[in-house]
Amino acid sequence: MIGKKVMSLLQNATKLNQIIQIHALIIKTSLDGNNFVLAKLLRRLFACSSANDLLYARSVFDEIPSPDTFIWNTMIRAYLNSQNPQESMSLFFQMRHQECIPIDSYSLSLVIQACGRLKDPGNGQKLHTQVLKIGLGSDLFVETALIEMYAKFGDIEIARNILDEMAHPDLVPYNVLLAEYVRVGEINLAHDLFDRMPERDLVSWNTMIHGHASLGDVGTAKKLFDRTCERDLISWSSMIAAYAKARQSNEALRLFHEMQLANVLPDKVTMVSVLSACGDVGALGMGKMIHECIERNRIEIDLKLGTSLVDMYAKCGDIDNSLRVFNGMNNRDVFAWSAMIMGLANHGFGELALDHFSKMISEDIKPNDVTFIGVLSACSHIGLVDEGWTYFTSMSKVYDVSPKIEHYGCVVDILGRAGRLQEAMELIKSMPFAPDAIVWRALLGACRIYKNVEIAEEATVNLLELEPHVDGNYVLLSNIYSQAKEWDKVVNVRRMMKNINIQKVPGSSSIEVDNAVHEFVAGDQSHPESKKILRMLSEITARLKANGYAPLTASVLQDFDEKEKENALAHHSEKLAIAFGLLSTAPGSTIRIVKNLRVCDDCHIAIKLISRTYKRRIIVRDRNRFHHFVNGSCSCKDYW
DNA sequence: GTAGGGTTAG
Repeated sequence: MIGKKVMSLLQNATKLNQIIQIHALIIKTSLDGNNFVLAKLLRRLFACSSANDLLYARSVFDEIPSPDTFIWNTMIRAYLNSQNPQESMSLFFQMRHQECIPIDSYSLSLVIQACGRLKDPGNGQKLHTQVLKIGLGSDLFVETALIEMYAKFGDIEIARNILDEMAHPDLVPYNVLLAEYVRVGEINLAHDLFDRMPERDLVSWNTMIHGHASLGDVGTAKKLFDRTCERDLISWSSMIAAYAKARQSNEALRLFHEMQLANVLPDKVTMVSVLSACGDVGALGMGKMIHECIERNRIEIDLKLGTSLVDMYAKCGDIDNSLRVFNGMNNRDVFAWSAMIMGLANHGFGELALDHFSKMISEDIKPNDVTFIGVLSACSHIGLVDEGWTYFTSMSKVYDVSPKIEHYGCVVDILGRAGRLQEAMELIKSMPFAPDAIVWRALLGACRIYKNVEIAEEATVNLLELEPHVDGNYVLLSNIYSQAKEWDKVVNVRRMMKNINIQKVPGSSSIEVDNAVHEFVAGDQSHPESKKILRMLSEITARLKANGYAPLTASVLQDFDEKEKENALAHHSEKLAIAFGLLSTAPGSTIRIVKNLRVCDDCHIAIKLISRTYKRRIIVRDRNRFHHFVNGSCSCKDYW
């Protein structure tokens, strides 16, 4: 009677604390010898709880006086599902030591899976032999587990043979092998198998979508996605993740919208990809909406979701919320720390970024190469040369992380920004990597700050050899010449660009107002409120001029007269976006702009003045970093 | 028992 009541209570329990109460009731009513009830309790526990609560389940398990095979298997599977195959295996061996508990084929299939995930061929082969000896060689679950195990060992041929020789395979072993082909990047073998499967279910289709996406082939992934007659949460999530990973972020967001129209509810895995797309395009409003949705639905913020929130807020210019989410996370791994350090560095909060690095080390989290990119960027953005060197040399000496070209790039940037151009050049020549365009451009950028034409020319020769068709490289060089008033050389650069037919990447700036993103390119008149915006812009220019602003016409590359140059500067995309922002947001509120290229010198000067004249905090994300313009000055201290 | 998610130089 009581047993029945407890079973029904368990059936309806959805929260961990409910289950804990029911557990107390079980003990009180002496039902704790009833393995049937206890197995139900454990299963509900796993269904309702997160991996962190596995400890509680384990304590329940440890208290069970005489657990049967079913209960052992339930516990072994729980560890397997929570990415702890080591504990699964060790429980299996404990179970085997107790002779009164029979091991069934399911126990074996679980431990075989654990061997695969642990890459333990020693035990794996022993188990395979044992399975054959006791005549379980043609058990469906065992064979499926063997396929997964051998594939994980890298013996995918053996896995394939097992599948081929199975008498009555269902879809699962096919899907397992399919996923393994995808995991090792064998998309052609996956396709062969997919084509000759007796039938395909959603798992098969979703695996193929992910398979193409993971190789960067979003086109084929989308074709498969469009061909599926039925789509579930995982199909949508896979496709959204594919776009997010390929940095086709607007497409990812569009598909997310479509998913909602199709009435498919997103889960935390979907949210991670959507947040990463938001971060990429700087869609703060959308990102915030997702965050609210997570809180409203009490979705657990795990490491990956937490990291993507931290990253999204930082990339959308809202470093306060980024820090808030980071501080609220209950544990943080190297990804979470690196995202936070990187975010702080990009916002120019170098000291805080380095504090976070120290804290990470004191919490025994081992930094990786990405962490050091954040640390070195932090040093470079605030001009810490000696500290930068110390971190750089500590990478391999103290933390066993070997520097990559990215790290040398950061150090070149650190030296260059500090004006130590000759040392930067020497480092480029002595580093154990062939210098890439990014390294040379970093040096060239430093030459622009320090007006060093000589080193600029040497950097340019190398840069143009690697990237002859990137307009930004010529723009940088031309700016250096015009600063040095070497006008004939400016003309020469212009001629070079004309001769080899440079493709110009148009500068564009976007601003989000009321959850809608408005994008502007230079001279843009396509916005519905274009007339108002242009009127606002001339008012802004007039007010700035009254405050001493003189347009930097020398940095205009086109062959215009003075008036035309001034006009071109005045209609740069960031100025249009800011004019629109001033018109359409509340007085005193922060204006956030996302630009695809770097801000030009003239715009940087103008935005500083706008922040003072119009009493607005203006946060601009450019290609490299954030600029916080407040009351006439910029957080980058004109050091960018 | 099988499928989807996070940090990366300028």
